[in-house]
Amino acid sequence: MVNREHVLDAAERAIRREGAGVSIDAIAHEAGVTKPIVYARVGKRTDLSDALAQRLADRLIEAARTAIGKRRNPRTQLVALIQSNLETLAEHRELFLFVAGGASEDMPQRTLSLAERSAIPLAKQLASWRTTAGLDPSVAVAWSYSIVGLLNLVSMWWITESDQSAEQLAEQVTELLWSGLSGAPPKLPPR
Amino acid sequence: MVNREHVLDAAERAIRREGAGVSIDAIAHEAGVTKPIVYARVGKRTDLSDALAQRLADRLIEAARTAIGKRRNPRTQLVALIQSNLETLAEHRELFLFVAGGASEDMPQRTLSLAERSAIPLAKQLASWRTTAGLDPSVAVAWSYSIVGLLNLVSMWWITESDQSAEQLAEQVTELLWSGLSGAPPKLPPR
DNA sequence: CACAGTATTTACTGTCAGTAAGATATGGTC
DNA sequence: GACCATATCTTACTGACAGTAAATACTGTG
Repeated sequence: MVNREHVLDAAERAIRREGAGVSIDAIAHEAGVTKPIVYARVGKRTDLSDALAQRLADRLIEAARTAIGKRRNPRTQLVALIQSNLETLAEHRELFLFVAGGASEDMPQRTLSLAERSAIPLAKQLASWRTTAGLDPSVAVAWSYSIVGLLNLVSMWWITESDQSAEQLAEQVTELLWSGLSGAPPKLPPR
Repeated sequence: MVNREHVLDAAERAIRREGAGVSIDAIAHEAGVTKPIVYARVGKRTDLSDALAQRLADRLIEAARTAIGKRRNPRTQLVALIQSNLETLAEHRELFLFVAGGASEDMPQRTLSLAERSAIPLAKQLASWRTTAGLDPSVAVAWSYSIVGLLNLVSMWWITESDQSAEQLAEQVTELLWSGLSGAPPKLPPR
């Protein structure tokens, strides 16, 4: 039986093999069916992208949960979160590019699709932590999109252009997210 | 005379009118020429995207310079930088989507194209500030991509889904970038 | 005016997303 | 087992578009 999950699995394999520009025909072939079956199961290309974005977001969250799991120091937990994000996206490089890259039409839904599937759960956590800490939780959504956007671009850059280790990069990014810029400039001169 | 700049101007108008999915034919028509002229002047779609990414990055940098210009307090300067980024990208919404969205092939070059044209100049500044402050400048590149990624996604989200004011959002994001997360969680529980 | 060289357009190719219409299988009914 | 109804799959098509090659108009020069 060729159900929706089967097609999505095949799509992931096809993307891994042929890259983000893979055709629907290639995905159908990988699934052992023909194109209209793919359309019947998952809809058009943007729907496929959404479904795979959800899968990727789930993996990111699961990886983060596992990585954080044992740690107790909050800053160390942040390092682990960032590093797991880097490594998970590197592992699913082509899938990441597929869901992030989408077509020029139906932007910005493509870019936001993956982002909000990570950002919305993160926002819930952040809001809850801040409430517990007696802090204003209203920044949670903005901060979540901030963190997700940061992680997405840093990961993209690291995957393709940087050669430093995930550990070192995670430590650097943690330093920014944990302590902020306030320590850095004596005075920000005009650029 | 129909030179390269003329074609790029026309491309911007066509993108503003028809959105990020605009065809090369439409751009050629807007420029008052035919398609092969566009190809002769600017190359293929990815080259066009690169050229327009450079223009957009230049505008972002210029707007930031102007916004920062008068301020003297570093934190206030950061608020101004973020707000000018939000407003500039909102003003050039479709152009932003065009250069950010690219095709699924030649990813991740498309996403990185706009980003690095903003991040590389920013990294130079950051490195110089930190050196002046007696701090380690080696984080500059990673921090620049971090900040640019953060701004890109927050802007995308704000443009399409958020209804709060640019001022308020800029203040929230500044709080994160300036002071970091360290104040927030009493202890990060496992997610 | 003829001609060489260049700029420009027309017209084509190949690819691909998405779909409609036709073919084939499935299963129930007498 | 013959027949029909319904669901499922495939073939074959349409339309749009990126990119290019071949044909055409235009320019100055002897």
